[in-house]
Order: sequence, then structure tokens, then C-alpha cells
Amino acid sequence: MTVDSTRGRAPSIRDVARLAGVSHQTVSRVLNDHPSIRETTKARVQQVMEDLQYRPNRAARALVKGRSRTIGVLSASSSQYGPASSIAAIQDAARAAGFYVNTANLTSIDRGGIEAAVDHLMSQAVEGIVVIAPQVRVSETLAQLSLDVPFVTLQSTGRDDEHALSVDQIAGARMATRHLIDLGHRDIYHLAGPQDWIEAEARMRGFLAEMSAMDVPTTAPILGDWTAEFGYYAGRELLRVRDFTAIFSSNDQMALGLMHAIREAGLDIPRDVSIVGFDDIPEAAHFFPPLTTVRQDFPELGRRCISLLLGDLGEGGDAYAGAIVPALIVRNSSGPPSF
Amino acid sequence: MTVDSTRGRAPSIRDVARLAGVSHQTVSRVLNDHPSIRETTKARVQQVMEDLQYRPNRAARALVKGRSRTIGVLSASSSQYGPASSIAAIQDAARAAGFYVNTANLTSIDRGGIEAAVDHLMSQAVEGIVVIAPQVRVSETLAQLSLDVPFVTLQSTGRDDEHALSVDQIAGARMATRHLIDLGHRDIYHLAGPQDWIEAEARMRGFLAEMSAMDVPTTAPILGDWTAEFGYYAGRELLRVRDFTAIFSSNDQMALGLMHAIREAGLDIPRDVSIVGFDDIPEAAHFFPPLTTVRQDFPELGRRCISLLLGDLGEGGDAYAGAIVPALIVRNSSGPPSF
DNA sequence: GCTGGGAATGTGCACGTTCACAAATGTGAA
DNA sequence: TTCACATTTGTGAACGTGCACATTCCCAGC
Repeated sequence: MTVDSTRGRAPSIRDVARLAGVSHQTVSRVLNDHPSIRETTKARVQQVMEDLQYRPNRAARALVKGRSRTIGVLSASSSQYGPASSIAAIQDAARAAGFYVNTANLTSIDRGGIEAAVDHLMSQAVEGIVVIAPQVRVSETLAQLSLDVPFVTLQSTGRDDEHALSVDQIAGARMATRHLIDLGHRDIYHLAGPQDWIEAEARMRGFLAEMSAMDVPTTAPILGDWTAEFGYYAGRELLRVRDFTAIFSSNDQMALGLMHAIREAGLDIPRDVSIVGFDDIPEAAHFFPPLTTVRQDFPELGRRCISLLLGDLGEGGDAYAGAIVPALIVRNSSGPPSF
Repeated sequence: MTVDSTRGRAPSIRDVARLAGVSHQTVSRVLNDHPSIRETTKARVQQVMEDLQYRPNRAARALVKGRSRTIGVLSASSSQYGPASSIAAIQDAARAAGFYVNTANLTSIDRGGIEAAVDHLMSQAVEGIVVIAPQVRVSETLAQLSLDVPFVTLQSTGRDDEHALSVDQIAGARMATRHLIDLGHRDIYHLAGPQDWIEAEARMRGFLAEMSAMDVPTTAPILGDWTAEFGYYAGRELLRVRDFTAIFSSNDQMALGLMHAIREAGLDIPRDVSIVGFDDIPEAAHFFPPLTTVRQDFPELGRRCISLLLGDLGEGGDAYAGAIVPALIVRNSSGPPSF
């Protein structure tokens, strides 16, 4: 009322102090919940803050503390269901812990693209980085870059990495494969993801491991690109020979494409061919037929990821890495082979 | 070499200055491409920056300039295909323009949830906000909040809003409806989205408008929740009467559920029932049968959105609002009715 | 050589906050 | 009253950068 020197700029800690008749330091103490402050003083200061619609200036705080309370997310293909779900969970968890989240998409996965994205994040002074770019190459490049902030990758690098969090892809793939074998299938193909994707490779390894463990001979997996489109054309190609009774697809989208091709050839699923997917996207339950698949809990993955990173930052967080075991969801796309 | 007083903290503009034998201001000029700087000086300073791995401190810059170069994204359901694609595009476009992007998910769409999310963004000192929360309520609440930064909403509020960018949902819905009418259908149902979603309402309006324009009587649309699950149950319910030959679904997921229910009842698509969806998610081409739908260009939406916002921020950007017209993609789920 | 004037560079302060330290105030016992 | 000590509050400097202004340098034209 008496003072209106707050011209254009936002009210600062000193404006509050002046109006409350205290020093700026006292205001700062109120802001930071300092223990020794008289209740009445605190109330008065808070009242003034309210009146002035005061907001602490984050830049100033970051400047003096040297901490930005921001976490960077480096992601590829962030519009796909899995990554998108994880990112959403990461944001929620980070915000709950009082952190901000800044995302950078990889424009390309070559070294230049990765460096540019990391640069973008680092120039934001992020305190930690979450990497959701499950290509082998990205992980490797990142390791070489020797970042000076902790980072967590969402997918296992294969080695037992302390800073990687993953769904146990191998176990999931083995479950899917075992399911088909148990049903009586012996001629099983695997439609894998791109070779340079960690998950694709893990699932392929799981498939091969289980086949070999159960003594079922197998052929080399087909390398796809995750899209339904590819699944469709791969399916058409495979059907020219038709020496199989089941296919394990490395994700649900390719499984969808496969089923499309199989139906188009006049065959029945699962009577003529059984299909198993991976991911359990929300649509999978309504494919034709409803898809047997392996469920991954993406949101949980995101949450744990932040927990792990916060642990590194000394901000609590249970910080237990270790794999999440996925679950086999049996629906109608798989059944015993008909001979 | 001579100086190693850079203890633990990151090198500052002054460290660079000292080693290059210039004043900090000269370094600042190099950073900001000031015109009058001797080439040799500039080169020397840049060399030192390189050696020191100097990075400008964003917090300090933000503090003195009063600008954060950060854009906030307020989003709901960010793991769905449409929003996720737009967000990815927004990030890319913003980064290209030298802006950072900070995302806040709405935990709930009541006033409290919205305020919390906006607060989170504002405390980051974002310079503008993009809203991808297409519920009527969110837009309204946001308008009441009287933000002191420009914001752009991704979906039209119905009124001709300067700060809204949208796909012309009404036109899209009319195209879909017209397509069914032209095929000869007269008994057409509409499976709409949740009533409080702007897009859902616009598509419904488009459907009703076209039906009325073509003089085809119709019944009240069914209100769904966007999920395939709902589409499935709605389909089962509808089939108990079976007084229709076509259904226009407000999104592709619900259309998938519908098709599931219809097939399960032993009916053929499109012979017995034609289905048209909306969105053209990448999987739609491989549904059974491949889905006739309306394509929205989500990435383009995101790009234009940033362009509009940058215009508001006086950062160039063509800043032309106006609707993007979607395209009807005819596949096999729609055909003439069989009587 | 001198002067004028533009180019190049330097000086000091401001931004809003926190930190280290100092000072004031209050409390209870001698 | 006085002292010891804890509680509460205040003072001044720092964080790294950019701005306004001042100074120095350089070169052309007399």
C-alpha cells in the first residue's frame, strides 16, 4: 500500500521483506522452512507473500545453489506406446520429488545427434539424465561421452549394469517361447526387432535360449523394424513357404501385421498359425483374434527409473535396480497346432 | 596451466577471461556474437573456452535477462498416440528455435490439478505454455486463471480462438459421415468420445451436421471413453438390437473394440456393418479389416503450435493459426450395405 | 604531429537468492 | 541485576552473466 516501487518486474524477496518489516534473510528463511523463526513472523511474511503473489525466482536460486533441480530425458521414438508411457510416469514421479523434467528427442542416433541432444540437456544444467533410447549404439556412445552427471538407462545393456533398469526381456521371451512349445509347436519362427535395439536382441536371445533348452531346432530370426507394416510384409513372405505353425513376434505391432497377412492368405489364427506378441499395448486385447502377449509395466519402469536416479543424486529413492519380470498374458491368438 | 584456481566449480566467464587475457565482458561479447570484436581476440577466447570446456551458465543468464527460454507443455493423457506425437514434434520444433521444453502432466483435470500443474510450470518461469489437454473444462479453467504468459491450446475451443490451433474436427467428421451416406447407409450410429472433450464434441457436431444436411435421420450418439475396451462393450450392447448398418467411431481404438464385438457375433465387416474410425493410428492399416478412418497430422499440429507460440513471444514464427484439414483414408472396413 | 571518430575493450553494478557470520533479543539461574 | 546461553534476526558478500557507460586503441584526414 505504502510502497509501490515494484514497477514492472516481479516482486523479489526484498520487496516482501520491506513490506513485512523484516530483513530479506528472514524471508529466505521462511521460504526454506528454517527451524528457528518465530511463528508470528513467519505468518506475517507469508501473508505478504500471498498479497504480493510472490514467486521465488528459480534462476536466482539455481545460480547460488549450483543446482537446477531438473532432470533430463533423452529419448528416441517417444511417440511409441512404451516409451511414451514411461516418460509420462517419469514426469509424474520427478514432479512429486520436486524435480523438473526436460526432454530432448534424438533427431538421429549417430554420434552427432546424440551429442547435440546431450548438449541441449547439459546446457540446461540438468542434474541427471534418463535415457530411453534402447539402441545399443546410443548406450555405447553415451558411455564414451563420460557425462559428468549420473544417468540411468531404461533398458539393460546386457551386462549387469548398476545404472540400468529393465524389464527382464530374456525371461519374457522365454515365457512366450515356452508357451508355444508347451502347446505342442515345434516349427516356430521369431520375428525380431531391429538388430541394434537392446530389447530386440534380448528377446531374440531369450527365444533362442528357450528353444535350445527345450531341444527344439530353429531357424535364424527375421529382423524387423517394429512396425505393423513390416510385420505384414514379413508375413506375406513367410507364407510362401509355410513351414511353421507358430510365430513369436518381438512386439505387438509386428504381430498385428503378421496376423493381417495370415488372415489375408485365408488361414485361421490360431488353428493354422499361432501368434505371440510382446508389450501388451492396450489394443492387443481387441486384435483379431485377441493377442497372446507379454506384458511390460512401462509406468512402473518409469517410476523405478526416477527412484534410481534420485538415489544417485542423494535424494532418497529406494534405488533398487534389478529387473522387473514381465507377465505372459494368454489370449486367443495361440493354441495347439493342427496337423 | 598457470592458473588452477578453478577448484570444484565449473569454469565461468571470468575464468575464460583471465586465461585469454581479456575482460569478462569481452568473453560475454564473444558468446553473444557482438559485431565489434577483433577476429584474433574472438579466436583466442574461443580457444580458451574449448580448452576449459566452458559452458555458459543458463541460470545466471536467465537471472539477468529475466527470460528462461523455456516453454511449458501442459498435457493430459500424454501416453496416447496423438498427444505423444504432437509433444515429440513440439519438442523438436522448440529445440530448433533454441527453446527448452518442460512438461507437466495433469494428475487430475479438476481445478486443483490444473493449478498445480500450471504452478509447476510457472515456477520454472516458462515463457509460454502449450496446452494439450483437450477437455472443455481444462480450457475453461485455464482461461479463468489469467496466466501472465501467452498460451496456445492444441484444440479449438469451438469459438474462433486466436490462440487455438486445431485440426478441423468437424470437417473430418463430416467427411467420414458423408462417406458412409454416399455408400448408401441410412442407419448410422455414432460412437462418440467423452462429452467433456472438445474433439469429441466437435466430431459429434460434425456427424450430426452432415446427417442433418443430407436429410438422414439419426439417433443420439453413444458416449464412450476412447478405449478399445469401451468400444467392445458398446458393440456388444448395440448388437442386441442391430438396427444399423454402419458406425462412425470417434477414434480408432474404439473402432477396434467395435470390430472385435462385431466379429465375435459372427458378422462380417463391411458386409454386415461398416466401420469408420478417426485418427489413423499407425496400426489402423492392419486391423481386420484395415480401417477406413480420418487422418490427422499430429506432428504438423505440434510444429504449427510452436510456430504460433513463438509468434506471440516475438520470436518470429509464421504464426498463422487456422485449422488443418484432415484427410479421409478409405480402407476395407467400409462398404455398401447389404440388404 | 594532431585531431576526430569509430572500433575494440574494460569497469562496475545489477539481477534475486543463499550462505557465513554477526548482532540482537529473550530466558532462566545465580 | 547480571551473566550464560539459546533463539531469532540482520548484514554483507557471493553466485555467473549482461548492460550502461567509460576508456583505450587505431587509423584517416588535416
